[in-house]
Amino acid sequence: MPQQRILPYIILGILSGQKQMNGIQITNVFKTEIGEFWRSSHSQIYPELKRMLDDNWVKVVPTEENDKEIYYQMTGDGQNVLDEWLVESNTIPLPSKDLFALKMYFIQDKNDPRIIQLLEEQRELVKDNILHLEERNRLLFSKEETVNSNYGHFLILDRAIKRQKGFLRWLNKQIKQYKDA
Amino acid sequence: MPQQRILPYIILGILSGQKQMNGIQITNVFKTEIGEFWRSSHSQIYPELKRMLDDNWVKVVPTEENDKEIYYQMTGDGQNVLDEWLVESNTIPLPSKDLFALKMYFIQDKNDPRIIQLLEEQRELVKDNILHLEERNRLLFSKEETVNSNYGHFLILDRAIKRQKGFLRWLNKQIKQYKDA
DNA sequence: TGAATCATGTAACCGGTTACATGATTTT
DNA sequence: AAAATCATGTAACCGGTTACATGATTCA
Repeated sequence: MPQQRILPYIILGILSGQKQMNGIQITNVFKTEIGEFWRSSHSQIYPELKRMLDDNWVKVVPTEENDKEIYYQMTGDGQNVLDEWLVESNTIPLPSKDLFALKMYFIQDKNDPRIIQLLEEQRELVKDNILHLEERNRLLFSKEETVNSNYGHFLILDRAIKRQKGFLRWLNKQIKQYKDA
Repeated sequence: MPQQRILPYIILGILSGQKQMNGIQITNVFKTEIGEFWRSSHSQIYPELKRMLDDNWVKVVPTEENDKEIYYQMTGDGQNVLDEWLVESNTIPLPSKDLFALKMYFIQDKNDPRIIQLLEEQRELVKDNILHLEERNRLLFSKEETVNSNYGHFLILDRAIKRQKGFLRWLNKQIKQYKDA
């Protein structure tokens, strides 16, 4: 069997809450908000919206003859599909394309200088990423009410920050150990 | 430009250290050792080996007319390509297909019971994964000398375990907070 | 008015998975 | 001898990216 398609569920998630959006707006959500967790581009989204329209997961909402722009809204069917998906069981995700781990794997010798090189490069990347994530957190969740009305988003951003901070601590420890030897 | 192909480098990494292996053996490395970090199947690996042969990254080593089985070995060119790749700069990896994060993102309301459901399900998955990783660690790195001669592998396995333990602590904290409220 | 951006769409291509196929060797 | 596994390979398909294309609107 082919592997589970995720994109339509994400689009439903984006549309949830009575929102009506056109293709570009949905695309932009991937560029900003949701881009931290998933990627997609307009050339994938437009055909997907057509398919969802056929399946009656979304409907086109008429606008005052603006033409050209097509606004979509989730249907009742779509809401049901989304609700079912949200409570489906998950599995541990497949490994992500992590070149740091992969390269490290191939360096056998403990004294190979490329180990410390990889560790230090990764440290810079992770530091930058932490700054980025904390900036997002400040931007989005400074106010308590935003936290409470976007709690899932808040939680996973919090998790992402803690994860990278844990990674940074680990990197620092390994680097220190290396320097001391 | 098309995105960077990684598979040939991984195959070089697997062949590094004078090893000579056939397609099945390389495929099996993906099923066991390296499967924690990358996936590939034989239908991808055989054509890739052909291409690498054309590029002179690997060569066929003659066996005593066993026929059928084709053993490959890395060439000097291949070693150079691998060495260059290992010191190339990385970037933060694209988001992995993490359904936990994704679903969580779409649950807005702090009091939605699906939040605690997601957290608790994920806790079970992470617990199982930690057991699996620790078993791997015991199996592979009980002896000090194995650690020193596969240090990169040891490091990333260690990191994977610490990462999941951090995740588990975070999940427990969120769940507790939820139950207390 | 020309340039930039908006909004939608299609085409080409690529990496990767699943399924199909086929002789050779090993096991029962 | 039949069944299972080994070893290699091809075909079909699919999700996703990049590039191409095109009218409409907005901006300089």
